Amino acid sequence: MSEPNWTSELRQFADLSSRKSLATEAADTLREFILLGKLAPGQAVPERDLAQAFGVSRTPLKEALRILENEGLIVYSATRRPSVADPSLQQINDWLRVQGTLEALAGELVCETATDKEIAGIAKANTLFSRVKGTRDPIESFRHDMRFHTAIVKAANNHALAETHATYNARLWRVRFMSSQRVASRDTTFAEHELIVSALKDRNVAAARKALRQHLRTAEANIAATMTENNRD
Amino acid sequence: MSEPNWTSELRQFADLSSRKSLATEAADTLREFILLGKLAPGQAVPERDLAQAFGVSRTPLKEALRILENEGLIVYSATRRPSVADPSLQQINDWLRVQGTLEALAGELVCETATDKEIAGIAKANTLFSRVKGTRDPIESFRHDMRFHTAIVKAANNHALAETHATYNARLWRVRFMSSQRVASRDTTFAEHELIVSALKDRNVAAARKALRQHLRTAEANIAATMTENNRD
DNA sequence: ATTTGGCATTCGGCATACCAAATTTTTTTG
DNA sequence: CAAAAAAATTTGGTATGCCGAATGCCAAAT
Repeated sequence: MSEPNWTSELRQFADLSSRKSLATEAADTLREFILLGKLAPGQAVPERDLAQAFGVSRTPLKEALRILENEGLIVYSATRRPSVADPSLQQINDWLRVQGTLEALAGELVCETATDKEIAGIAKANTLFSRVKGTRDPIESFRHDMRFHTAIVKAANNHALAETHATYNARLWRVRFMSSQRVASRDTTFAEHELIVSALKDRNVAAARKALRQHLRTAEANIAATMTENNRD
Repeated sequence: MSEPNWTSELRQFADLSSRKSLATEAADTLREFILLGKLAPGQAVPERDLAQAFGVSRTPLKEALRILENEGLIVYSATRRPSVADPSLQQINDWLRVQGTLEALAGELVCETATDKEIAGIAKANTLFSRVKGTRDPIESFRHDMRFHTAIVKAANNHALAETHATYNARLWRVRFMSSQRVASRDTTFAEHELIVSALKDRNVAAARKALRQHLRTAEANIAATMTENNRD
């Protein structure tokens, strides 16, 4: 029953060195490849080929494909053949609508229950974003953008919400990243983030909803423009 | 490119008679068992035992467990041992909050884009519910209740939304079913459904949101009462 | 009586082999 | 030469065995 003081510290240390399974490792690597476009949308990804490429057997690799399937990055044909997802604009808008709603809920929960410290953390995430925006590695800049959104969801203190939001993030990562590289969008993004932050600081639910919704609309417009520029469907 | 008229019909037929994989069949059966409480929350479910019980090998059974894991019906311990989920009241409230938000979005989308026919279908689902409510098999009555909610989400015409909503439905099915058996709740449920229907018919987004939110609050209260009655955490 | 350490057993992760279905390639046929 | 048929090949689903890790049990120690 009694638990010595040092156990929690030890547990933390042990957590850091936790080994991942071959399946999750393969899933992580594959995800990276898909998001960075090293595997093209629509491309077939036979289990055997991938397994050989990773140097593992089909069993863990199949599991990796399953993981990426619920993230929406891998889709299965009617005859169960896996390929890299190639979502239509319609599909992406569906995803955006859901993600926007989830973030609106997060904003609401933050206003209701988050600590001032957590809200300060959100504000800081946007500061960090503004610092790297534009100048550096575009991927790093975009990662900071995403961190801002993730910080809001984390502060909402609803684990299921965070998980579901994460899967929508994964689906939308690639298209959002591509659209984030449109030069026009960077400063708008930062400004909209600031509006969100100030609404959260005021714990003004209505303002937060409105700001998050506006941010979603901007994202929709940017993505639609990016996709039509690249003459996709 | 040309596709004879009869192919779609044939495809439909093929779909109906399509054999499911052993994994999804096992998942379906297991889900039923869990939802009906034939497998108690918290109970360990070793792969080998289940595989033998189903008469299949561990490979498809492991897959079935994975399916139920993303539905939240199976959870894995830190050492990857699977057991039937036993969510806390806190956890359930988190889920309800997300599901409520998803349904609010569905209501909004229905107001914006659904056809009158689809809305009529929603209204009919509630009529069917009222017809069996109370008198018959409690499971059948509850199924009609769920169908009403599913009908709204379907009419929203956003596939991702429907999918995500379905997984939250699965997680919440058992606890919602148990709380639906509280006699007091049946008529309230029907009345609240009617409010939702009339808001949708008027395509009044604000009213729909309000009605769906109220319905969620009622559910929260009923579930909390049910769980404390059964002296759970 | 309680705790500790070793040991047998259980359990999940992974590799491999086989099969049936699906796909591609080749051959046949009109 | 084009369309259809058949053979060959690719591919995912499933069963099985092995291995290391986790668990439970019991005897020895405190």
